[in-house]
Amino acid sequence: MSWTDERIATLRKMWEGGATASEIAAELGGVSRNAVIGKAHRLGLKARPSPVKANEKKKAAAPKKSVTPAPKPATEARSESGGRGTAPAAAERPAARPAPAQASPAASGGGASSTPSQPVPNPAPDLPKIVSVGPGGFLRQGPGDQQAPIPPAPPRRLVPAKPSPEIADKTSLLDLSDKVCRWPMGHPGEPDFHFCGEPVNPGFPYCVEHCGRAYQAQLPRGVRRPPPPLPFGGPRVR
DNA sequence: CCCTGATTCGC
DNA sequence: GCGAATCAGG
Repeated sequence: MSWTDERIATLRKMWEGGATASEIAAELGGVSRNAVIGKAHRLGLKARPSPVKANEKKKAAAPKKSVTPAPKPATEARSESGGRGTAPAAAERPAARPAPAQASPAASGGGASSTPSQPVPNPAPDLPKIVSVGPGGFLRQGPGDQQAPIPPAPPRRLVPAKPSPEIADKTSLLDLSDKVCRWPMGHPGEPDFHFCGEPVNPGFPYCVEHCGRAYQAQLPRGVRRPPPPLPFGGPRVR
């Protein structure tokens, strides 16, 4: 599986949104958690609460893999991608993951989506920002923080090329704005993946219909909810 | 044990 | 560039 533009875009989005590498790998499919991390680093985006790097002092002795590997007990069988059946359901995470407010260095030179400054002041700068990853691996936002994640509306006419004629009239990742519904249709990486694109329910990132899907009232325990959410596009076929 | 991200290094 | 192997903290 290669890193297409779409897959990289999904990786970027989810990574910056605070999704774990495992979740991203599960969403993308065909790649391991390590691959996601490695790619993220190669893309220049990193800096995220790392359990290992939490307490870093100044400089530690570099543990290098020398040419003379120490005799290690044969504790092999590290299964990565196929081993543990980590639930791919990133959608129904009960607790939202706090997104660390980080200054993106934007190391990529030709990066098209560089957002150096935030023109719109955050109405509630003191409140902890809650960002969770919704179905399809895009960011689920609280109704309050509607600051434009994609501030400049991309010049539509200068888009280099349509990925495929199938989605020519559909809402692609580049077409997203805070005016259109961001509900994903299909799965990222699939040829006809697109977004809903209907006008949003004002104050929400989705249209009225998908707001009904995204924000569901908490029902008492034991109450059976007739249709299991069934995120979008149906179960993944893989 | 499980999870996490970081790093190294052979390919 | 890619990602498995490995490391290391929670």
